[in-house]
Amino acid sequence: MPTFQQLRYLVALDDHRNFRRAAEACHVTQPTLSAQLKELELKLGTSLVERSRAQVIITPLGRAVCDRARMALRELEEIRALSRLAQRPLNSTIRIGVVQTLGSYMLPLIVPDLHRSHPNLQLYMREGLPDFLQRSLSDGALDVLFFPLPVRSGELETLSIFREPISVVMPQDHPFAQETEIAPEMLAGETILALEPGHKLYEQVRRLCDQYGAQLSRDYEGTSLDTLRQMVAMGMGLSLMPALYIKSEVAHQDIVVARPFRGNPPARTVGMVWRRGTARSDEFRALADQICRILKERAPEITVLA
Amino acid sequence: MPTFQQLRYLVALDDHRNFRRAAEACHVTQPTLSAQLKELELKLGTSLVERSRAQVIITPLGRAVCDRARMALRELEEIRALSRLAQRPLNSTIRIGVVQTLGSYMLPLIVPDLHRSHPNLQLYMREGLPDFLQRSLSDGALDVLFFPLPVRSGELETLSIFREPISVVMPQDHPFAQETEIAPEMLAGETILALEPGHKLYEQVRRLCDQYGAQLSRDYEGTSLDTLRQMVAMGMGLSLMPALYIKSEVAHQDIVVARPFRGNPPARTVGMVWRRGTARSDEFRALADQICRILKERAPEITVLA
DNA sequence: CCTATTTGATAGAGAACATCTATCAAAGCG
DNA sequence: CGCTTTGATAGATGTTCTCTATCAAATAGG
Repeated sequence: MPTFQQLRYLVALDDHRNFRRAAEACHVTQPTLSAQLKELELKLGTSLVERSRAQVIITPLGRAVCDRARMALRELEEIRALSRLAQRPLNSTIRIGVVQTLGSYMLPLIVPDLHRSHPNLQLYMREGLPDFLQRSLSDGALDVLFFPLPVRSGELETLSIFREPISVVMPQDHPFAQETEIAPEMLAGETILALEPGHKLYEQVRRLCDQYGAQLSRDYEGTSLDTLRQMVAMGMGLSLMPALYIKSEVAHQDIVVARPFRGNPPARTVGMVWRRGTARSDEFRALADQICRILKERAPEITVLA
Repeated sequence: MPTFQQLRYLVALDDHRNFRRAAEACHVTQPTLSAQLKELELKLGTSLVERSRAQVIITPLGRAVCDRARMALRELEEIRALSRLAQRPLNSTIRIGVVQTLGSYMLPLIVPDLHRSHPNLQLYMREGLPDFLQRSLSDGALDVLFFPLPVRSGELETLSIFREPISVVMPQDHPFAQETEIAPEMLAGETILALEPGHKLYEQVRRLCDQYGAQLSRDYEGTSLDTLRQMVAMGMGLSLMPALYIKSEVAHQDIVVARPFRGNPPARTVGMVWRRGTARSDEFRALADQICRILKERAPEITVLA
């Protein structure tokens, strides 16, 4: 197996046509280059360079080898450049998974600023249901999740990012729409529409319904917050939705209205999750830091936690 | 500087997702692969692989590095394959220079057979005047010349291939055309057309004219044997031409006729020339051997010398 | 629930290898 | 005829690659 070094020497010799100058260019002594080139020829079993005191001549095979050596060395340079870039945090690729109830409403808030402040940061993003995301994280298809907490798993590490209040969403013509705030006990007996099971938000809404004595609709379950909103607009019931969704453009079509809870509103905690022991946890913390900074500015509706 | 070996290990690990199996595939022990991968990560200053007892996860940067490593390794494989091929003689490229008075008339005789018997042999061919060819050989642009001998140069090695008789060429209606052989003394006083100076054949024809008392035309000099033939056909004089040209298809248009000399005809010796001390002289000798074999069969007009 | 197996990491020794300094012989230059 | 430049060679040295032996943690199977 030839070494990279030996290929470098061959290429340098091709460039300089002179052992001494080639050696110099490689920052080694001439005997070193001579010996290694000889070794290379020995290993390849053919001669690549014709030496004479007058001049250095590359054989046709030497040419072919040299051309390919240049290619290989270029790849190697690429590798080194990539690595050098990736050494400073937030300068390479991070594969992010995000739950559907968050993806389209949180990411647009942070991505533009993030891209501006870290142009080399490549964010690969994937939406999905919690189970799928957690599996993807564990088997290495994703690096980080944005995920409703808590997540209990010994092999995952979590960091809380923000608390997102949950409000009541209703048709425009609903009597509650006259109120500025909704007291929890007002929901007793109301029909509440929720996402299908599998979403974390489904669990949370179910618990809230139990607590407030509201009726969780089993017949109609939304596959996304948007379909849920349509159903609310049709008068099929009320719903409980997180602040960032309500804030989002999508929700601003005034076919429904949102009202906050009175007093201490229910909320969900959203955090970042990664594999415990990953070499990049520092980088992920830095990302969290950036995101908190951005959210503090862009989303007063939520309580940033860091 | 990462080593090829380390890249191989990374790629193997990407393939097998398991240190032991990857090590096995590389024919080393698992600690070796572990250590080298660690070393690679250290040298690149970043982590490429996330190890856990459960599974091996390639980081995004690891992916990128791995992809490029594959490319680099492919180049290396190419290099090894090329070299392996080139180990057996007459299996790679030979850059041949040939004088104009020989190129189009000798090469077509040998190339087809040579290509059939050595399909991997690549012959790069270049025609030119002797001076140019000799310079090209010396500075390594060519590997071998087919060249009229003798060539005297301490740094070149020559091998005689064949002797090529020289005959008299005349218009169809010339009185000599009635003879089957031409006696040298018949040429006394005749006008002989020759190539321009610079060709070896020019020198030889000039010497023959001196010897036979013939008149070497100075006004009209051919730039090639073919233009010379046209001039002969026009009745501007006779000419002296080598056997392989006369044999060639080009000359078979019957606008001129050729007659051999009586007795011991003049001839030129054609040989192969290469740089003394080249690593490939064995290969060139093998080529000469092949060529002699072919010429013996295809060209009874000449005397093959080996 | 416990044992056997499998996982990757670690330590230490030996072999292989790359590199250096010092020197040579041959060729070219003034 | 010296002086410089060329690449090759020899021997010493320090690095590095690889091995064997072993560990600790996790998983699989009874």
